[in-house]
Amino acid sequence: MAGNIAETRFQLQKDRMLRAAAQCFNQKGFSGTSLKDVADVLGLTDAALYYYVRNKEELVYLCYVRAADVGREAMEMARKDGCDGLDIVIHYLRYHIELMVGERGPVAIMSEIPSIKPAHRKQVLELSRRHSMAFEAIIEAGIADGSIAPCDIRMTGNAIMGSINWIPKWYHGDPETGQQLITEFPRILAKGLRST
Amino acid sequence: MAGNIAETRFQLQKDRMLRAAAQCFNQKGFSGTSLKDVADVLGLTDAALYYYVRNKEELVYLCYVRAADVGREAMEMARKDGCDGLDIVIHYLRYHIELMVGERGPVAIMSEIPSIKPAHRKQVLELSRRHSMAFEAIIEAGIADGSIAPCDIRMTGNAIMGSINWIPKWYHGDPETGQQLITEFPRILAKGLRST
DNA sequence: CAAAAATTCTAATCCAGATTAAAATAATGC
DNA sequence: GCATTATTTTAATCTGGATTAGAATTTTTG
Repeated sequence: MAGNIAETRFQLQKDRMLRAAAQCFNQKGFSGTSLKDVADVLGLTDAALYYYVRNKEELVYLCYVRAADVGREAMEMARKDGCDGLDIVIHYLRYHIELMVGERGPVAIMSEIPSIKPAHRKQVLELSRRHSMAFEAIIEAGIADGSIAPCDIRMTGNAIMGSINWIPKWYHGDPETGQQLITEFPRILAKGLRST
Repeated sequence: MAGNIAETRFQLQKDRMLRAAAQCFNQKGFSGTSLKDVADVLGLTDAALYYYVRNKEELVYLCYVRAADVGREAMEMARKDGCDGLDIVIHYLRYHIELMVGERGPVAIMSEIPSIKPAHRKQVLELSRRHSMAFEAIIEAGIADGSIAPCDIRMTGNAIMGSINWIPKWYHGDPETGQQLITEFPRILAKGLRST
């Protein structure tokens, strides 16, 4: 079937595009990046992007869905690997950062959620909300099993997710820094949680 | 002198404008907010804003300078009040959050630095760099005086500043949440630093 | 290789929203 | 109250970059 190969090729190119877009958005801001900027990274013409997305709004929307996917995947992996609550948090942080820094990156910062259209916004916010809740549930479990010290769960979740979400703002691909991120961030953030 | 009163009035109105702009930018994103949006908050016409700033670029630039000022002020106050390194960090966090949440807020997230013009960008980045360095110096001092456990200073600084910088993304003025922020955030973030 | 499908390009259009000019209104000082 | 200055508005322009239509090219299939 032509469809099969074509779809693979299409999907691969589309994913390349989303990563290029994420890179541009993170570095130049949303308004600061034209479709031409994204196209230039790919060696294409701006008009060519319309073969993959309906418009710029959809491009951002897909970047955000992709960012949410990465977070969710990291959390799922962590849930399998970790033993107690704190351990799951540490694994999650490590996986999430590894994905962002590695092959799956760059991941878009969700800076422009309000400027995507209502239906899309609702969907992205829902993904985001679920992720926050899942994270808070892990913290709660950690408190219950004694690995995490009692704390304000919501604020703690916000503090940690803030650190993570801000990474793409200052990390721009330097491998050495990437390595430090992977080893240090989970350690630093987990230390604030530990019960003993 | 007319100039004196006029300048006061002018400055007050200009500051109101910058806070309105920060609010819009944080909530609707930079590209998502038109000058009309900002003007609406103030009960003015979009064209009236040009009496205070040359253009939209300058508006963002001034918002960022203002955000940097708030951070710097908080740090200066903390330096006076704190005794050891950890104590200064805790005070700094508290002051900075208090200012953001209170009368001085809202403070703009620096999401669009790359889209301001080179001279302005250079200046804002310099302010931002200095602030980071000052913060890292405090951490270093804290390690030296034994109040903070040895750690990767740069990554630790990035982690904490990320949490702080992300706050305007999810905090939109609810007083109760604001109070939790002030009491919990410094506690949570400092716990990860403490030596004992 | 030829036909069909997929992908990209060229060359316009199109438009929201920034910007400007000049007039209107409000505040201030004498 | 009148003249001057400060502030805001109305009513246009102006423009960069998104979007579109259709042609050209490349890839796939049989």
